[in-house]
Amino acid sequence: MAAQLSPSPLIFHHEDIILKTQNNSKPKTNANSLIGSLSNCRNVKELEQYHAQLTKTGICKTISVVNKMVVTCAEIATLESLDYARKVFELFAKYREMCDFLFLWNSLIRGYASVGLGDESIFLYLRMMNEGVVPDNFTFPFVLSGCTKILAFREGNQVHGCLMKMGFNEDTFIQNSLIHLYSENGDMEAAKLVFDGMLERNVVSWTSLIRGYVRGDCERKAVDLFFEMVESGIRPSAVTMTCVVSACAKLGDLELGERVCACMRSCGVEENDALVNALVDMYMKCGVIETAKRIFDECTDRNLVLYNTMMSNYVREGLAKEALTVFREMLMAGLRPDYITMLAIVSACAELGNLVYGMECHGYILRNGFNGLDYVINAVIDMYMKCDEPDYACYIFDPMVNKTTVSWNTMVAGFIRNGDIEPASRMFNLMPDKDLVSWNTIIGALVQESLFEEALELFRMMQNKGVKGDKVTMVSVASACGYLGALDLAKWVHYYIENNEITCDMCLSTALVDMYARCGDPQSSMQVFHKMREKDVSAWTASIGAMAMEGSGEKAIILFDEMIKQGVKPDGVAFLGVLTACSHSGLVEEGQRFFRSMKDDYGSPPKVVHYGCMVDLLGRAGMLKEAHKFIQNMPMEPNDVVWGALLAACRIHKNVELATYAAKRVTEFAPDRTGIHILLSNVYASAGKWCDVARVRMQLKEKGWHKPPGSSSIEVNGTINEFTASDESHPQMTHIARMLEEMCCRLKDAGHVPNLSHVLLDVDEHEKEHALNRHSEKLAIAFGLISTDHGDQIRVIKNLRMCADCHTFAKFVSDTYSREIVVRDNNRFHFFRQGLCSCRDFW
DNA sequence: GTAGGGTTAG
Repeated sequence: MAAQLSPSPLIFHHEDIILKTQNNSKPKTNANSLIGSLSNCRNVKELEQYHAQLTKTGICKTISVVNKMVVTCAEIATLESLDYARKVFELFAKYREMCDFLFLWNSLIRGYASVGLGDESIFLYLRMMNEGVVPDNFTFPFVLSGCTKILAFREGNQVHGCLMKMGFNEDTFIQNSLIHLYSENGDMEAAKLVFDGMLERNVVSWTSLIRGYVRGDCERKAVDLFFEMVESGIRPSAVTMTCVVSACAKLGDLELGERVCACMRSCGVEENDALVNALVDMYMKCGVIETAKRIFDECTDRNLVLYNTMMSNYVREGLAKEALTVFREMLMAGLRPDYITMLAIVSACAELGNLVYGMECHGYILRNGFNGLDYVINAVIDMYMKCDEPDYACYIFDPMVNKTTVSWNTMVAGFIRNGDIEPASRMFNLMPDKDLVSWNTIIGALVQESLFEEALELFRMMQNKGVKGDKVTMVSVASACGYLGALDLAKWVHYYIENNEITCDMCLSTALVDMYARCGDPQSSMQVFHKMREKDVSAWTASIGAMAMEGSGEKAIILFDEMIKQGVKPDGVAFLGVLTACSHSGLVEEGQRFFRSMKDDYGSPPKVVHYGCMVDLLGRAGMLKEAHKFIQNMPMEPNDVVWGALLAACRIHKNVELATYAAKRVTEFAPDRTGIHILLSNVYASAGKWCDVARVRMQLKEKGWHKPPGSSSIEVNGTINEFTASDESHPQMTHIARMLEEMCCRLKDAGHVPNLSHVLLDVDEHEKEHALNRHSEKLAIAFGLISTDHGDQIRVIKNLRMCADCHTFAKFVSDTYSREIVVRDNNRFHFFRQGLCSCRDFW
């Protein structure tokens, strides 16, 4: 609404007007030029000065002056000037027959629309109709623009109806305004309908439609339309370019952006502030920071928006320090930060964990009244959370009356980041409206905490509430699926993504590659990988990991070399993948080559995890002495993982002495690692040193530790059946036991001899054999044989390493029963086919 | 006359 009219020196008395009109005196030439100068005024103050001069000439109150005053005020279009114009207008309303009154109505409606006071535009339009003033073809674009600005689409529709009745529906300007109206309302069908029905289209018609598609996230369509427009011979304006360039920014498609820019240059479009800003934004969002920076630096008169663009993008890119540098430059240039500046700078502080600077920003926000804007205050909450001050965050959040979903999400995400899952899930349950981000946050957190089944449960709950997942959701879901090794579910996830048109970006594709690999389906994994349009180092690493898990060291190496050939620089994680692959396949020399290449060719010296991997590689291959020496020559302190790798190798190669030493070292670094003691007791047990086994077990018992039970699970018809050793609880246990007995007989006939050395009980042979036959993976395989069809794979997930006997057992089963068996243990897969295993008995 | 730039949480 128009603000209260302030007292003004310009007072018109209607007596004067009547007097002057009656006199009908011709203004003098110099007075005419003064009236003309009125339209050059830039603000109310200048208007008043001219008016003072006009007063001296004695013609200040003629109709032409009044007309000029109102129109100029409307054109200046500030709240102040509009107040002024309105006041003059209302005074004149009583004498409307004496001047071109429609012109004044139009000017005011236009003025209000241009400052965003759309409700005033609509109000004046309605009043004018009410008073019987007939609108013309100028009135409608103005009032429609007013409707669009305040998103008054219902009113806009009514105006559309009215102008149709009055026969204005073939006016290009009016149709342009209608396209804009429908575009802003997201109704592209209606916008397109108007566009298609136009007899004449100008650059604004095209631009409005293009802009609509950009707003509606149909950026490609927008760019296609742009090229179509140029093709049809219409020259783009700076406004058109601003829209198209921002479409390219949203897509992050540099190649397309460059094509658009080339087209812009060949059309000779003159740049303006908004266009330069859009260009800087595009280069930033396409990751070409140098180019953006160059344009920014070359720009001589940078405005606030341009500074904000640079700062926001720097923060988004994780370059908080650079954002602060630009901020200082901006202050030096004498510009006053607005709330968007503060959003960027508060986020920068959050990123840097700079509490002091962050609090200073908070102060500035309070002093300038930006704290009423939920955008800003949410960013402040986020900043306090990221600066590890949850109490400050709560202090703002708790009394907030305008908590939005984003406020809640910020709090939940903050707690999760700080590792406080309990308050996070409490807040999640408390929040009144959960949106996609809320669900993604909590599901992601559960996956991070390895609570995979809980994560999937929440995903189901989310769907039941009618919230559709997006690519972020699916990354978490795929990851959960992979860790659970649930292949049927994994296939469903892939299907869900394709059927719901979820854009499979690099991140999600990589998650799928990893998911299939962990579910023991390397073919599907590689299929997804090969379909990827672009592959970054993470994508390559996932595929290398897939081959490592499959046990195809050679294929992993081929992939690694191919990655380098394609110019993708391997990072520490990629090297870890290829070293693991070498280790799993016993490719000692190749592993050593990669290890050396890290420092020599890529300048990234191996970290302690890589050393651990090398110890594993040497140790598995039976080179225990070399592995030990390798540890002794490490440039950094070996940790529990490194010694643990040696210990594991000692178990495989039954070196009790070195195992004892390694276990001692491990305990020094990680006194709480239960697994190590169990590993050690396994070494003693396999060497028949039962006294030592008992001693270690006793120590564990005294400290209240217990061995995690070995467990195997198998998914049948979407249900996950879990077995632990000697577990009798399964409803079909009698069948399973009978099946196991039959299997043992048939395998014995086929030549299988139970390997009792891995039974860790100091009991007689018969009992040992019974215990051995009740290992969880055997139960799962037996259950798989009776509950799946003959041609089906039997897929078992085990939480620990497979024991040697179960491994041989599975090989025999695959041959005797002609079944493929896939077992995933704690770090790799075994594919059993026709009596052989993919690991070639090396694991 | 009608069209345009920078915006928090996963």
